Amino acid sequence: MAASTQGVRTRTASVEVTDSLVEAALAILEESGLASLTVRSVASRAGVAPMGVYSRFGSKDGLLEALFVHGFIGLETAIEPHPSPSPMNRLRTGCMGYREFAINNPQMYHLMFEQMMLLELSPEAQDAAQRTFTILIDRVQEAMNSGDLTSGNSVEVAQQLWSAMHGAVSLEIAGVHFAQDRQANYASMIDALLTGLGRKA
Amino acid sequence: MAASTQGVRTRTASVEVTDSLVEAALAILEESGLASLTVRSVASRAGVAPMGVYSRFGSKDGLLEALFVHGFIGLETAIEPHPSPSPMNRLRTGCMGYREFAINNPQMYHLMFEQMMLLELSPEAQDAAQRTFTILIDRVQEAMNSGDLTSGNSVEVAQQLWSAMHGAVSLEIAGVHFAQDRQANYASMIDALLTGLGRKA
DNA sequence: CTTTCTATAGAACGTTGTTCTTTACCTGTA
DNA sequence: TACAGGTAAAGAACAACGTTCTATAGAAAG
Repeated sequence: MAASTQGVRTRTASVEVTDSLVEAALAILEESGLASLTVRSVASRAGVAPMGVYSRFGSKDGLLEALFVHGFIGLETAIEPHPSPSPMNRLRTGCMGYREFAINNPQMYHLMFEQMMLLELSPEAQDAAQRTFTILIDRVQEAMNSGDLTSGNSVEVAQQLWSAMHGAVSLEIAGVHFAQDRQANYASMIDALLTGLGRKA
Repeated sequence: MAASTQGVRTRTASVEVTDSLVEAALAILEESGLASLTVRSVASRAGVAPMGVYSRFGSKDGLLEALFVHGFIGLETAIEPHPSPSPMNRLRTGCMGYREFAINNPQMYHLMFEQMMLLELSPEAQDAAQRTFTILIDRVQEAMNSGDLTSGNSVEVAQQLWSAMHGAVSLEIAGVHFAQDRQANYASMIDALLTGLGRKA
């Protein structure tokens, strides 16, 4: 019946508007920073009234949460790039990918962890973040299983790695960096930490 | 004569108002968080008009910068607590003090590094932050000089330590922690990093 | 074609950072 | 002691923000 066809059309159009709002927000975030990301600016860029943000996301925080999820999907992709025969190499490559994502998307990275601090996130958003951390835990566990890394509590080791990565890129994004070659110094930190954690390979 | 007395009184009172504004801001930050720290709320708590913030600090950012400096003075104190015969032990104790400060002053810690990211700070404020980092560099250099730590670039090593500390406490403050004993896991991370960096003692 | 409902555009409200205007007080001088 | 001059503060006012309300246009169903 017509209802279903047009119902789908309406729903599709609605989804398109939702997507265009997210895209507009991403563009503004990238180009002008979080301070310029206002409900009015996003709605205007997407070609709708400010009310559109509220009908689809509930609030500005809802829109930010959508960006948060978008960001963590990107981070998830960044930390598991190339399959590798060596679990330790795969872990190390993932750590380097983490930095690359943050340096290439500094505003997004900042927003992701800012939201984590300030908002209480929906279960869906928490899942997105959790999934990323789980990948890191899995990489650590694989390295332990293969003997590349001394066996131990993979969650705690992953937390330590994440802490070091997050701190390094946060300071670098904030402009607080004193090493000449920042990527090399990041790699040195990761290597030192992995060595101290019992790297064998 | 009355003029000089009152002249002094006026100037003293002015400093007192400045201090009371900072104190009011610190109290609001601690009790209600950064979102509640508005020009009006601070001025009201200090018993002056909002204009007082602008005549003394130029802008809200100026007030935040005063808090920033206040915070770094506290952090500076926290990372150099006890003299110790062993340079490595002193370095390690300083790292633990860093976490304690952050955990005890989470809102302040967040504000300090948030400002670093968003504002361009005055030379005075940059000095306050630089001084703190310099202490860490000195501790690393001492450990290298004494042979407790393999000699190398103390600035780069200090940057790596700072990255790890900052990331760990940032995630912990944000509520992203999966280890059972968070302080112990923090210590494990520091120890692993120091070992990987070439600890000998 | 008519009716009903949904969702949108645009005005409006409260709060924010900031600025402006007026007023009151302190300072220095006959 | 009385008066002119300058400084700083109080409170209103402004622009922009997040959010809400209201009226209307356009699609869906009979």
